[in-house]
Amino acid sequence: MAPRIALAPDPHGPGGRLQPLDDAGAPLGPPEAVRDLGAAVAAREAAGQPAGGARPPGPRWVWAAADSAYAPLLPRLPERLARCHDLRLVEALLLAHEGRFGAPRSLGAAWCRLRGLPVPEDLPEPGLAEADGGQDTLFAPDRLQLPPGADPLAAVVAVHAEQQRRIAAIADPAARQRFRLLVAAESAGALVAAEIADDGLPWRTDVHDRLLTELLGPRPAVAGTQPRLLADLAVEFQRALGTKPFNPDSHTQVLRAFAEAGVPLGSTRSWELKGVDHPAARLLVRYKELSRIHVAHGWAWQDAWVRGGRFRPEYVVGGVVSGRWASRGGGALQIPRILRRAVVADPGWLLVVADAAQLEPRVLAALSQDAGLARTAAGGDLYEALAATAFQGDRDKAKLGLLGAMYGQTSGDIGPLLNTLRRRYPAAMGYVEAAARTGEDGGTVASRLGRVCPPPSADFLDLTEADTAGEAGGRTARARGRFTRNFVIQASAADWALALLAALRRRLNELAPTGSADRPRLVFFQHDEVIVHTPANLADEVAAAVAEAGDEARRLVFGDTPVRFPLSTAVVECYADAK
DNA sequence: TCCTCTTGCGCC
DNA sequence: AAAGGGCGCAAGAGGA
Repeated sequence: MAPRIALAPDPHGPGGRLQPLDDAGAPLGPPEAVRDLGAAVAAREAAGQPAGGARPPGPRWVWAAADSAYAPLLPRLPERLARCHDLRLVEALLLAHEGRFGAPRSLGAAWCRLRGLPVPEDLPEPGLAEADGGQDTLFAPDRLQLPPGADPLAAVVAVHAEQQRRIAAIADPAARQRFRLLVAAESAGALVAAEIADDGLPWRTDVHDRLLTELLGPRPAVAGTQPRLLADLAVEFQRALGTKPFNPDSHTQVLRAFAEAGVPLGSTRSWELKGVDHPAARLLVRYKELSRIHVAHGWAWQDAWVRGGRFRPEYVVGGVVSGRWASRGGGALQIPRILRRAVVADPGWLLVVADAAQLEPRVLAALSQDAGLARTAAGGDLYEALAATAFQGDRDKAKLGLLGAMYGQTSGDIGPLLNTLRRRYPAAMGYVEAAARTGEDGGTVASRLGRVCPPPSADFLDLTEADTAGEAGGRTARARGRFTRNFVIQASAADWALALLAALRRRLNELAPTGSADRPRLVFFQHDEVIVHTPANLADEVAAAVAEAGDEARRLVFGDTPVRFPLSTAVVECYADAK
C-alpha cells in the first residue's frame, strides 16, 4: 500500500482523482479518476485491515485543504480517515518557519510560488457575511486560487513534494523531527475540526429556552425587541440614576448619565462598576450581564446555530498565531458557563469532559527544564506544590505570581512574588525573560514543535534605540516582549493540545466497531479542554483513552520530562455538572 | 447608508 | 498612577 495518496475532488459531482505517492511525495503510479470518491477513499483506507484486528494505519491523505476535500466527503465515509497532510495548514507553518509569515497559503499560491508565477492573495474566509450575499460565495466550487487551466491533482502532488523537501531541509535533526510532528498534529486538527462540525455538540434547545426565560423573561413575540425582565431592568436602572432617558447600551450615554447624577466614572467596565457605591451601578452590572446573554447567546443565536439538537461550531484550525484554534460565527470558544446546562448527552449516552489541569505552568516547567519547577509539576496540584515550597502555603500567591510571570504582568503587588520565583526557579524565569528580551529586540520566538511567531510590525522595526528608551517606544517594545514571552508558553501548550487531539482521536477510532453509529465522538475542543459524546457503556474506556492520550502527547512533545500533564476528567450527562 | 474603529465582555 | 497574553462578537460612535 502506498504510504500517501494525493486526493483532488472534482469541483462538481461525487467523483475525483487519486494518485499514490511515496513519503517524499514522488508518484508511485499514474493519476486515477474515480466516479465515487467516497467509496474509493473508503476502500483504500480499509485496505489490508483485518476485521476486528488492530488496524494498521491507513494511507496519509494529501489534499489542498480539509474544508474543501474532507468535509464534503465525511457523510459518505463509513469510518473516519486516520491521517492526512493538509497543504494549506502546512504551508502556513512552513512560511512562518522560513521567515515569510503571512504570505498567501492556498494551494494556488503555493503552486504559483513554485512555478514563479504571480502569487494570488488568499480569499477571505467565508463566513456568515458572505452567506448573506448568497450561496455562491460560501459554496464556491473552487477556493484553491489555482490559475485557470491548472490541474488541481498535479498541483497537490507538486506542492506536497515541495513541502516535504522544505521540511527535510530543516538542518537540526531534532528540530526537523519536532516540526514533522507539528505537521502531523496540525493536520490531525483539520480532521478533528471537520468531524466536530459534522457531528455537532449535543444542545438541548428546550433547556436553553427555559434558562433564557428564567433569566430574561419569555421570548419576545417580535424579534428585535427586548424580553420583559431585561426591559424592566433597563427602566429600573435609569430610574435609579434619575436622569433623562438614555440608551443603556451606549457607554457614552451611560457615562454622561452617571456624571449628571454626580458619579463620575472612568469607564463602564463591570469591575469598575462593582466598586461604585450607587444603586444604579449594581443594576447596570446586572443589566449588562443579562443583555450580553440575550444578544450573544439568546434565541437569535439558537436559531442561527442549533439544528437538530446539535450546535455545529465552525472552527478555524491554526486561526490564532499561537496555534490555538479560532472560531467563525457562533462563538464556539466563548460559550458562557451558565449555558453549559443546555449541553446534555443523548439518552443512553454520556459526556466525557476533560481539561488539562494547569497546562501553561506545566508547559513552562517542561520547556525550561527547571528542575525545581518540574518537581512541583510532577504531581497533582501544581500551585499547591509551588505554594508549599516557595510561598508559605499561600496558593493564591503562587498562582498569581506564576501567571504574572507568563503574561509579563508587573502591576499590583506582584513584584515580590516575581522576585521569589526568580530566586527559586531561575531556569523557568530565565526562559520567559529571554523570550521577552528577544521580542523587545525585534526578534521572533517559536513553540516547542517549531511554530514561529509573527515578526514585529514595520512600525516597531523602525523604532530607534532612542525611541525605545522613551515612553511611547518603550511601551511598544514592552508590549512586544509580553507577546513573545507569552507566545512560547501559549504556542507550546497548543502543540501539546494538538498532539492530545491526534492521540485521542486515534484511540477513539480504535474503540469503535467499524462503521458503527454507536461510536464515541469528539464534539468539543477549547484550547485545553475536550468533550467526547459516547455511548454510556464505553464511557470508562473513553475516560481511560483521554488519560493515555494526555501522556502520549507529553511524550511526543516534551520527550523525557518529569513533568506530568494530568487531565481532570468527569463523566456526566450534562456539561454543567463537569466541575 | 456603508464602513471602520472603539468599547466591553464572553472564553482560555 | 499604571504598568497581563490570545481570541470573537455585538453594538454604538462617527466619518465618508
